[in-house]
Amino acid sequence: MNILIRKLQTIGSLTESEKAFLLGLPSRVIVAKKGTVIAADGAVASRSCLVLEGFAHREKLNAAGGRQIFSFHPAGDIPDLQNLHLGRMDHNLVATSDCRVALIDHRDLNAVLGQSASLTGIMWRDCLIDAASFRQWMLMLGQADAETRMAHLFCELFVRLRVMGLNDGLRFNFPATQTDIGDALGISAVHTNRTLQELRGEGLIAVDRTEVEILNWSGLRARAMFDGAYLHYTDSEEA
Amino acid sequence: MNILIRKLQTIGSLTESEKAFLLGLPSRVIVAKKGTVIAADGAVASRSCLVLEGFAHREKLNAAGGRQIFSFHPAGDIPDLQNLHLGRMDHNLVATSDCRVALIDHRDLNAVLGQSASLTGIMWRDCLIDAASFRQWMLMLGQADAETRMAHLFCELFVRLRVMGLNDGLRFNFPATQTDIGDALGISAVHTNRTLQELRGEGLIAVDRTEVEILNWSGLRARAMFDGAYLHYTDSEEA
DNA sequence: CGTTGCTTTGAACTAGCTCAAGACCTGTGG
DNA sequence: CCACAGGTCTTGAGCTAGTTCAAAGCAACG
Repeated sequence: MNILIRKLQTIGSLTESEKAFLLGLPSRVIVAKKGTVIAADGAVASRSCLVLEGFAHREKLNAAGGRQIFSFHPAGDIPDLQNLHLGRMDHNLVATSDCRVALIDHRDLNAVLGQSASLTGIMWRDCLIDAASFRQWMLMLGQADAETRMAHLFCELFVRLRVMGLNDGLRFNFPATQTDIGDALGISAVHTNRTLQELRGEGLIAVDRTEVEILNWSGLRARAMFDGAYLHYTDSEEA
Repeated sequence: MNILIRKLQTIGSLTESEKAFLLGLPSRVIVAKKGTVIAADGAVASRSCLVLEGFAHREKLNAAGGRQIFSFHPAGDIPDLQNLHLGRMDHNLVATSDCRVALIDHRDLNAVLGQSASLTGIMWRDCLIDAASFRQWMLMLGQADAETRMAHLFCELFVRLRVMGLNDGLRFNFPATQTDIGDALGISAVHTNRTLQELRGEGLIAVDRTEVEILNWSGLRARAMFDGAYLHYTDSEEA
């Protein structure tokens, strides 16, 4: 649960007793192979998943066969925390890479939240930041061209990984395929490939399989028109 | 506050004492002229707005001058409820038409929520449904063509208004301009006009200024591939 | 060392854009 | 009661970002 504590401390402050509550949260760790649906659209959910290792993503399929990826989730995220008050999935939670996940029962989580209104507020805040990211992404999907969107995705990933200490300088691991990236950006896999080449050609990023390296951070930010205020970190320097 | 009670009862159940708490919530009513920014991007917010009459919408502008509308809010909605735990706006809340709005201080709201964990859960749930709508909208923006998106927008509006009793049979008032609709759908105003004509031509809807009439509900649903499960109404028949 | 999944390239096509102009409302002041 | 102004809607026409289809290259893995 240390990774969860680290995550929550990026968006709020925890007292020692709140940390102790979280450390005492019962959970069961499972391993999900790449591509596994961890929580399926339509399923009733009585627990939520804390990502411990690897990446998960959330996606929804439409009747016409299209797939939209909403968000990518590294260690520390609880991508389906919303189930605590929705109870039924309205999209899929999928393992982007092989990953380790801790399952937390809502009964146990509610017991902990009942002990601290402040902790409840931080968890609620986490859900609200999730929604804020969706809004930012809607802005990109609706108003920005493919290259801007892609640059923005890499900016957001980098900032979120860095605040959690999951980066390696300007490098980080991102196990999504180009098809995945395209489905997040709302563009075809072919165009994803060409757009990636543009960013490479401008010397902004380098990608080698699942390793991403940012070659020109300020250039990438400018290309993406990235402003991380929507991530609502307590320490606004982070964005 | 009766309209708020009506709204919350569509997504959860309230006890008599919870209703009494809500009825006792202090608030100040203001009138906002069409186009007024009720809460501005970047502003620190210590209160939230309950729409009483008319429509509001949330939007964000990007550096390139693009505007994305995220959602439209009829009476009963608290479009900026997220400020309760975010504290700073990351987008604009704007009056779509002239409207009446009740301002609720977070101090007062927190005092009420402190009295009932169940009411807290329902408010939290409201924020989560907001996020679920964003996800559905991302799916549309990323994967559906203009006509499908527009049909979906009208389906969602109709269902949300109907559950609140704000419809008039298959007719309802929707005061957005075609430019507004275009900025919600992520298409140009010109294409909005042509797409609207397609829906009219297929006999699905009729629009006269701000009055919308659904001429063929099942046809419109089918055209939009609409499934309202993401709205998470307690009474799943509503969607 | 072949299979499988992922990436890259070419080329024809199309949904939606931009620009530009005209039509149509509705409120306002003379 | 008219005229004008400003916002909104509608239409035409050329253009472009991104699509689809199809095939080839490449890397990892059993």
